[in-house]
Amino acid sequence: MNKFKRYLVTSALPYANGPIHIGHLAGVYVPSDIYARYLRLKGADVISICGSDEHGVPITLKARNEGVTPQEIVDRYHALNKKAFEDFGVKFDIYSRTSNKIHHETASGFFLKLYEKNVFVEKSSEQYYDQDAGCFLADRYISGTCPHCGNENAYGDQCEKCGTSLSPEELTNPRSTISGSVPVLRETLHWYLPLDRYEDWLRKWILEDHKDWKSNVYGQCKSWLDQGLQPRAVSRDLDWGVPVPVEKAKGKVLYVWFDAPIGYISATRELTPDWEKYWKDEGTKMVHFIGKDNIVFHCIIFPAMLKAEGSYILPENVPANEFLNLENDKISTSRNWAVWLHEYLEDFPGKQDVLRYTLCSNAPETKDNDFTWKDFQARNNNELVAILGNFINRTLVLTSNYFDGRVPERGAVSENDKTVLEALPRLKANVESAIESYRFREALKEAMNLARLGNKYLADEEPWKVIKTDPLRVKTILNISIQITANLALLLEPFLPFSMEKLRTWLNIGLFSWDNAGRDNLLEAGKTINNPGLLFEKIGDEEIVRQIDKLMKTKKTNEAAAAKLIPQKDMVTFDDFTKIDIRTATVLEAEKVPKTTKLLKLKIDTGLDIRTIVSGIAEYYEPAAIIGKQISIIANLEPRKIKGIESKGMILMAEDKSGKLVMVIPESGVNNGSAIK
RNA sequence: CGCGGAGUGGAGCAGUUGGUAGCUCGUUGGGCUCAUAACCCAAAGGUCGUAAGUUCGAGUCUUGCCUCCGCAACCA
Repeated sequence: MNKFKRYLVTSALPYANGPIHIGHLAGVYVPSDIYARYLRLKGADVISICGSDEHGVPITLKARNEGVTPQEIVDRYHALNKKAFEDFGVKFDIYSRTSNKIHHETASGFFLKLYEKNVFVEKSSEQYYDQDAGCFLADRYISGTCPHCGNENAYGDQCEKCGTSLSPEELTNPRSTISGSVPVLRETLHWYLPLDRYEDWLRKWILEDHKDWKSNVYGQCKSWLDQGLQPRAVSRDLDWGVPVPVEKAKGKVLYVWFDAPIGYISATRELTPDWEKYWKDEGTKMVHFIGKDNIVFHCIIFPAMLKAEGSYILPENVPANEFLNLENDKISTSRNWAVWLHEYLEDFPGKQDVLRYTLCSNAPETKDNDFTWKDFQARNNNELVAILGNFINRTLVLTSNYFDGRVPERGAVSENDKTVLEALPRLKANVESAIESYRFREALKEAMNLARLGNKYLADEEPWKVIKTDPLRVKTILNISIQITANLALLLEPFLPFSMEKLRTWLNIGLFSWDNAGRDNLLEAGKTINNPGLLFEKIGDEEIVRQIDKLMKTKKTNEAAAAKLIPQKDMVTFDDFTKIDIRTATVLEAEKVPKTTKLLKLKIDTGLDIRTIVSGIAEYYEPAAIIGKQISIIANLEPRKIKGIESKGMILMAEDKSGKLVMVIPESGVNNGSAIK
């Protein structure tokens, strides 16, 4: 029935320049943990692999900013994240790191093998070098003037203003964003993985053989393949990373995207001497859990690497999730807009399962989703407490009250009893098939349906009434309720491991293997069950308010930081100044430019003439509200066509602390065309 | 016209090969009292982003348009 003998589950290696947040969890680690726990329960041969991704430029920059070594940075976050995962119950068989010796060996060995097979293309090129910082510059660390639109802050790979993609050499006045100095071109040698040579193979492997992949994953791959693949450099000029293991590559390291996925292999080697059985035997099912930003690396580049090497198996599936937002705003490490796992664990001790539940039932499986504290509270209070916890509590309390905590015998079963008992294997099958097709939200819902069924069963049978007339019948009712509870303990184990462990101690049972789920005799009559406590507790408004306040504070801090001033520009002569014609004018007409979000077309009276100016202020000003206003303009700015409209001049604006643009206007009425000096 | 994903009752989601629009939460009314004011029942609430087309019949297929998100500053 299943052709796979064992499973290799990988979870994207979190980048060790910050703590883990709920976005990481919902996208990758909660699903992968559920999957791995489910497989372990089935008794499958499974290993779950993860670790810190510790190389790459951003970590060196963070180290530079803080005045410490890169190693200190990664040590800090590796320790923090490893512990947070453990405390949260995300159970990896190994949580390794790419700065390990074994990883360096594995990654260079992998490179060498490809090198010896002549897979790489060697190419020397000129790249910008920052003499002050003493390093070559990645495209995105170079800024300069865009040759197309004149934007002075275009990046080396693209101009954000006009959208053209660029290469660093095209920029005029290039600057290093690291030191601010002017970079120079230097010759450098690099190795390229010729992805183009694997295009046909990838096309077949993904587009024909893996039509079962999630639509977001499949679509993204198709898009890449249709655009045609380009060779990609696998080496970088950097001193932090895995050294390129060939003679003429002194001072070069493997590019982080090349070395990071090899981290899965290194971690497996570190875990077990039997690692090859997981990586090289066709009987292994490999599944990569990642976020959508990682699709191309795990579906195209890494498979191409493995294929080129030749002895490795390929992933069977890559169930990438979309992104989770937080309170209607994009989660961002740099803006501190996140719920950090290590802080959650401190703020909500013992409530790991509540977060696991919320993140799973609201997981961004098909599209981006939003996490709100209010929803978190509602899921806890209305679902975990009211449905699941309550049903279990009812059952255990009734058993304790009527039968002294012993599982009563089941007598003759009624029609209704039969229907309920038959639901057990059905729900088990539903949960199972949902998990196996990576629909964890649905799987959790199906498992919860068992608790819903339980509540309905109790309400239908009313044992608290029947006890007065027919105590024997109550024995059957509670026996069945207890079997439901025992099934819940098993079905929910992959999702809520902490609570289910607690429940098992109350029921006085060990951990059954998954295949026992669906049975209606998990607990034998006569068995003693313990006095129950509460499985979940309500979360009050004040706790939620505290969390929301915390986020509001972050927002304020960010606004303050955004108000940071840019340094004074270079001196200009008085002559230069007098060249700029700044004057006052009055807005006569204003209308939105169609099909744009930001642009307003204004007709203004400059005193000299009536002219048109297009300005990017539509997000801040209603057209009607600014008619008649007196404003300041630069009158002699070179005219430019914006969206097909010729704009003659520019309106002077300043920014407030939220980043909103406000007009610079005369304090009291002045003549139109009066020069500002 | 860059490429991809998504737009379904107040919120979050299902809707498999086209055939009477479902689920969870919330809301309203009723019931119950074993249970953490929890549980059960019932009801209200959707012209499935929009316009057109194919069809006996479209949320489901085709095309145009609109909106949101990502690919492209760190980041799942």
